[in-house]
Amino acid sequence: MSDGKAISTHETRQRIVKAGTELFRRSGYTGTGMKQIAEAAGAPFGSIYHFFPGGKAQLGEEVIRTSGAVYLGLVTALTAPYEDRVAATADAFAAAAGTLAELDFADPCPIATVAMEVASTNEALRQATSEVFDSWIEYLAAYYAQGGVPESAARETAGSVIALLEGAFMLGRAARSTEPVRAAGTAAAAIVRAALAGQ
Amino acid sequence: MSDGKAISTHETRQRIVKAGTELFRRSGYTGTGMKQIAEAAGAPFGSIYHFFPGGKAQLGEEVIRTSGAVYLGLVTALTAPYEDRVAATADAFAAAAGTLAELDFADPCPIATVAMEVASTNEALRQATSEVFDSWIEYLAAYYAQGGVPESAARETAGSVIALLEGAFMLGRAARSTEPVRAAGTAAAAIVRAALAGQ
DNA sequence: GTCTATATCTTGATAGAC
DNA sequence: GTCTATCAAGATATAGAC
Repeated sequence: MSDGKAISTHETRQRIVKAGTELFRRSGYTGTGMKQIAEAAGAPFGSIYHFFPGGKAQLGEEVIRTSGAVYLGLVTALTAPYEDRVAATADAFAAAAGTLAELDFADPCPIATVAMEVASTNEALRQATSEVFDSWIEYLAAYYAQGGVPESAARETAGSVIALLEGAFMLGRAARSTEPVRAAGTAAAAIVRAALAGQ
Repeated sequence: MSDGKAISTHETRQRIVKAGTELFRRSGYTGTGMKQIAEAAGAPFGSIYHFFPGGKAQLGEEVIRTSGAVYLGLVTALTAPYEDRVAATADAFAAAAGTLAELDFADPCPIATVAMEVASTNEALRQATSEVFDSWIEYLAAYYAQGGVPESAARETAGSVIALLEGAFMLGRAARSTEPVRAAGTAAAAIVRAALAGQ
């Protein structure tokens, strides 16, 4: 994305990326096989290596960056309409709780499980997840700053809200309950409120 | 633990559990091989199946429950001395940031990566992680309640603080930075402060 | 109980026919 | 470009000598 390189829109290729995204968020990176991805995509096994000569690592990186951009769009669409940053944050968490249940407790965040797996084992993929997280934090920081949070505190506030959401997804998946995400919504509102008050 | 069943204190067995704990927190459950664990434990491969006839799943479950109990002890020791719950929370996050760096950004939480991997793929292990998270939340909830947080809000507050910590570990590992954890400390203090004020 | 060798399966990846 | 067959290496797990 960052270098503006054109990405093929070939339909088979797109199905492979989509299948990879869905499987990675449920079974993780090491827990998902290339054959499994090919089957889920309805594509012959060889096609994966035709479109991704770099193999699993290349596919993994593209899944991370693509779904990261999609997710940024979702967060933007969900929060942008609100003038009240506290209400926007609380409602976003409520929506996230709904998504968690709809996915039958697969991870609503498409890169979280992979991020944990690769953080200490694959430098290229670790960097990709880091850049995606950063893009979300930067958007939210600007959003909060525009809403009245002091510039110096905006990034810390945004990072904490993202962390709270990711952690709540983790607890909610483990417990197969939306309760941790709903509770986190209350806490997120408190974080934003405190930041707006300048502590 | 919960059923009081005696656990062997055989030294080889202990080394296997310890090696599994260290490898799982860096490479995850599916990303770690049994041979790798045996080698790291300095134990012959066959010993793993001698002590864990249930194979990888049995070892995984014991690692989760054992390290969960150890971690509960750490959290207790870290927070119990404080009268001021806000200060206790802030200092615990500061300590966690230090641990993250000391581990060279392996996960300070020994079960988080595994929890994400197994949530949708292994029901027995998912339940084990859920019970461990719950034990932490229950301790913290009682701790906050005793410090003046209304009973009705104590569990939500505790869950949110744990979620915030876990999410901050995730972002910190991805970025190879302690900054997300330090920022989360400020936010966690705000959450506890708001709960003490009854919102 | 310790340790080695091996069975069986699955993985990521490649070669080559069509 | 599509698809199949196959590779070498890894996995989990087992058998059995000592």
